[in-house]
Amino acid sequence: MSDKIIKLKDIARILSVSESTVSRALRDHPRISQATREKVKTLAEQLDYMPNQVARNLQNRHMNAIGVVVPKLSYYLYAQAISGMEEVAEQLGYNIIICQTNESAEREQAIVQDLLSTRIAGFIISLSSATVDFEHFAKIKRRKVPLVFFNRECEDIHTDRVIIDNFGVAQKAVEHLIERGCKRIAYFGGPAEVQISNRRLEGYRAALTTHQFPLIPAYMVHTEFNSKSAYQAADRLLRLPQPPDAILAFSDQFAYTLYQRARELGIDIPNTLSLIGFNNEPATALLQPALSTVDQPAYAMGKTAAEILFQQIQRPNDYYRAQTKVLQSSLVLRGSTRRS
Amino acid sequence: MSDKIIKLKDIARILSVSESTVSRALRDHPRISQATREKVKTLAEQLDYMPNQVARNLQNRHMNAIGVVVPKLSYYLYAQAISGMEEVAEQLGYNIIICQTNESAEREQAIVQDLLSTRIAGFIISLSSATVDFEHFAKIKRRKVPLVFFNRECEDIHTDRVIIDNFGVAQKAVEHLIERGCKRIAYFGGPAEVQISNRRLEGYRAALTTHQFPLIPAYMVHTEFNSKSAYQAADRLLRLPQPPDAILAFSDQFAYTLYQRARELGIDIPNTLSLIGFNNEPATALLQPALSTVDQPAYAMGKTAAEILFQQIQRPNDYYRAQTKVLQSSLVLRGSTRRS
DNA sequence: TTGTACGCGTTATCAT
DNA sequence: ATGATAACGCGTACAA
Repeated sequence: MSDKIIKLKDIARILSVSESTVSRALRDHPRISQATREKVKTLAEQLDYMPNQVARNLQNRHMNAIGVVVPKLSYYLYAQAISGMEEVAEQLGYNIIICQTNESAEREQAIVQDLLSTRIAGFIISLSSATVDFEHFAKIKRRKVPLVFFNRECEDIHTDRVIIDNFGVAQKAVEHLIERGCKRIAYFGGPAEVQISNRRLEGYRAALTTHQFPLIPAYMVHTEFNSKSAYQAADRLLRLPQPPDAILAFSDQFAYTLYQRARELGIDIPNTLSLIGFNNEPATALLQPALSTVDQPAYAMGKTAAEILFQQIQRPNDYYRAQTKVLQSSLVLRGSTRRS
Repeated sequence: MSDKIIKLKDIARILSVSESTVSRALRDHPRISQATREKVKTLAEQLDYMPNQVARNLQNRHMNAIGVVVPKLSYYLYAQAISGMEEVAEQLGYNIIICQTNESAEREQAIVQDLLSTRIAGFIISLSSATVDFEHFAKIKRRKVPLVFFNRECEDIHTDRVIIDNFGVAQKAVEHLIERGCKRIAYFGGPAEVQISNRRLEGYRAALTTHQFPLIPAYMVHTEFNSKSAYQAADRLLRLPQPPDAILAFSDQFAYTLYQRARELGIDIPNTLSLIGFNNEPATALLQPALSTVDQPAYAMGKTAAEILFQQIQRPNDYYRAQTKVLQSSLVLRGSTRRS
């Protein structure tokens, strides 16, 4: 085994054929004789030839990779969703370049800029919570680079998106709490700029309004995505003069914080406080009582987003109408919501 | 804003200078006049020029990206470690291509092959549990592509690695259990091929031997990385005629399964069964009783691996001795280990 | 079926 | 300080 990198030229020289012939033989081009094809392939195998994808990509005009931009990999939903994308990308021979924004708008812009420069084949993006300016997304569209939003999207940009029915499932969750006899229901949400959090808030409000419950500002909490901020907000909410008897949390992580503070304050779950989270993380089933939560189709969301993206990639000049796919999520009821 | 992609040539034509001049100006080459440099940069800015990284990479001979190959993104440790790598890669202007093997050896080989073809600048790899043949790693080294193993490594390959002291910390954990008076201590490990699991097993054995405890085969469990297999193994272990009174689990996830089965069997934690996990996942603190666990420096491991990799990348012809960095992990004691 | 010549966008080398 | 030319490795018209 030599350590020199073999290229098309080497194979061509050895077999005394042209580079084009070798190129065609390796890629099963129709106009090539069976004989030379095998001859070339055999030698390529022997020499452990590997096509230089960079060179190929240069004249393809784009990389055989897609860029995935998410807030944080350690959020359970994104790790799952990325697995779904990989399933699709792998079959088509594409790599996935994953970038975390860490909820920073500046970082998001820099990443988009960089991936555009890398001539990525397409983007799958879930917005950072801090993103308020959308010029970098507009630039992607201007360059006609395929773009699909998922989970956290951006209404101002005309492109495909894959989301869940945040409004509907939050509404359903709150209605469930109402049926179980809860009277003072709170929503423990994310930062005020995060659209999916606000959609859930709207679902919450709709449910309350429908059942003629009052909308109490102190029961509509916004908090940052870090445990310190969440802990303080939980403390404030649970020590209200009139504390809630049920809480719909934006995420399981927030629900964990609420569990913790409730325990410290001696509040009994579910008898004096019912709790519902979001994401159905593995540990939710192990808490005592087990946490009721919303199961999100994270894997399917990633897979669908990738499928739609590759539709865009494979027919670039097709005039298409941007589609919005809404996937179903479902309520998983466990011990943290009271029985009746 | 036009939608045409601007290239060096366009800028050169407009300013009536050569492409080389533009290229130099944009990259702050020393031999360029201040005046033209600014002229070029200003126009580039106006036209929203973005250098084509693919073309650059073609003559760099490699991509400005590193390949990260891990078993599963949803394992907490890997999501954390990747954040550490990103911190380093970002500063150097490198992207990260992340690939999951899903614990499949075939997948791992295919990924390595593909990333080599993509002319990746270097690899950071954590082995799949099924990997027994190392030819694909040897090929990386033969091609002189930088390679760093982390967490799960491969002794047969001479290269850098970043690991934790699995032997030592497992030994320490078992000794702690012995001090607390546990008499029948078991190890609940991963698949028999996984090196880090076996290292922990050795640490376990060393601790028992030192304290003249018997080594009982039924107390040394191997199980696959899926909840079904883990559940069955947990059931078998806990329903032994002489069940253990303490278990060191390979991971928090395994510990969760042991919690669950113990509860179902009415086994009290920690009074009749002490439990220690590995990873210090966020939910461990919330279980009742809270799970004692080994905190691993996952972020630091990723960061260190990336730093070492870039050392290799930046001086490719340096003759260097492969180094092994061992990071410290620590025991976090909580309610799941009995008090005395 | 095969070969020739050129292009992909940029950088390096060697002139000037 | 700037320009001309040849790489980088491969694919693709077009020609033969």
